Amino acid sequence: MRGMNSNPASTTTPNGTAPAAEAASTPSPTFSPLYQQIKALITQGLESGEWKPGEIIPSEVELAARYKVSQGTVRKAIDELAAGNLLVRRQGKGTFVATHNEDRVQFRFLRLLPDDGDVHPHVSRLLECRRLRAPAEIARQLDLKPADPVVLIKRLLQFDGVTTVFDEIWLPGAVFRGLTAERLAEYKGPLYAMFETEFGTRMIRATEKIRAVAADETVAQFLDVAQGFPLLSVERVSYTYGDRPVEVRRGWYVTTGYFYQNDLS
Amino acid sequence: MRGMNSNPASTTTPNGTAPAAEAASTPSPTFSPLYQQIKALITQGLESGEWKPGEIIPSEVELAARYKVSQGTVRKAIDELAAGNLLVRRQGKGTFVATHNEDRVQFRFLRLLPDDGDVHPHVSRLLECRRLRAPAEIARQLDLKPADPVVLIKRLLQFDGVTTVFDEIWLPGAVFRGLTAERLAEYKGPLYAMFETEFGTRMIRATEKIRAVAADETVAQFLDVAQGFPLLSVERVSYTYGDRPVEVRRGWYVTTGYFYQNDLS
DNA sequence: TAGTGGTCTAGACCACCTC
DNA sequence: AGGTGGTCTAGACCACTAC
Repeated sequence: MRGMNSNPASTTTPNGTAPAAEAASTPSPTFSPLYQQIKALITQGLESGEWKPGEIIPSEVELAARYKVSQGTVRKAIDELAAGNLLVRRQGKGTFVATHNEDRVQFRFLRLLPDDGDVHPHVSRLLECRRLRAPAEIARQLDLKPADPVVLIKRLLQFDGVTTVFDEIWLPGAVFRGLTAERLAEYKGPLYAMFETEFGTRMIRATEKIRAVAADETVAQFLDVAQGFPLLSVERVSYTYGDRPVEVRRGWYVTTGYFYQNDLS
Repeated sequence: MRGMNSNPASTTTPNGTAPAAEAASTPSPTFSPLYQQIKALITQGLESGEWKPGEIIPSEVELAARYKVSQGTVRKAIDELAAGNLLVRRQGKGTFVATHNEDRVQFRFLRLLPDDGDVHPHVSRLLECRRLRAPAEIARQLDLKPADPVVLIKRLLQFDGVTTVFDEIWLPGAVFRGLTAERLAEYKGPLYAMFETEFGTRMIRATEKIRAVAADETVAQFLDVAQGFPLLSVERVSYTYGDRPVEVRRGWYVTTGYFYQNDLS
């Protein structure tokens, strides 16, 4: 697995038996470091379900042997995947596939905090869950064809008994086959945990567009505020492996007593 | 520089002449990796002004020699500093101290983007710059004593000719000695670039609390919107080396045609 | 051609966890 | 005791930039 780019068979390495990735590597001027290729191979294993969320992956030495590279190289690959929150390292134990389940830091995707730093667990109340044909804008954002089937979920979040968030969640129907109000109601825990365990779709990253808007009539009712009340509008697109968009979420947040926390660095 | 923690003088290393950091290291059960200590030493150099923003720092081999460690160790230290946006690596050239000046990505701290992705440079209009005694809340956030001197700047930002942001910026008076309306008016470029070059204070990271609020009378006037209009309220605290807070900024954003962009990962 | 950061290796040892 | 990730080293070579 050495010298895959632009050099004539290196001199001292007892090389041989190239792994599967060899086919994908080009001896062209485009240069891709070995650890990047290993990173891609490991990502394949994650995406294909070879290693599922919460499970342990093979040890560094084991992977090094499998891919015929040094431990340092798979280490660098894992480092980057861990930095991207795809893997979690635990010294003395092993490396694990990240999960939205036991991850006690679920506030990675819900950044609404109370003015006093106390941690109040929130309660979800399902309003609606139905299937329909994707509106043009949603189809565009989910990379679907217009009128492709989608699932629309509407719900409220209550913090400490106070209704604080109204969410409209759009999902591609093809991926979330069999998602019904009943199954949503049954499930305990965060939505993303359910998506991951029940539908094999793991949210990796998301982008949000945040605005201040006036509450319209329907949202005002749900959130129990006056029409025209200032709300935080959060429009999120979430992505899974391969940067494929798999969720559009439009949220309206009441930010009295709560704020959206962001860190710049 | 080897075996600084919990091990009896290693066997093969031709060691000697410990660097300054040795004093700070404890042979106690608390373990601190070598590269973390190197990282601290380099950070000292940045903080003390030995290497100024935009300048190049010594090469990896040079630093390795200076600190009596291997290149790999200083490499890991620099890696983390680069990840934290304190340093910038340029292959073939060297490693440079990050700066708010030439950094074409100044949108690291101003995340307001137009609905159409076009890039419109913004114009700043200074409203006021005066010195006063810190209100209790500001003093607390800036880690000052109440009534310590502070500088208060008020300004507007115009995007494409449209007034979009009203900012109140609070700075510790002791650090920003000699900051006047005149000097602010003269200076071209971002505020943080000025703070860095004129006052030797570099903003490293910041935290923001974001809310939707109704425009009060004075803000409404400045932003040319109706009283009660929904505005994005952004309360930022910025930190410099050593996580010392050096700025409190309260911004009101008009988010019609613009949005606050955030990435979750 | 020389210098810089970037990659890759092989091996030693340490800290942490489990059995 | 044995496994895992974490640190550190020394050395080779590659890619990029300058002169």
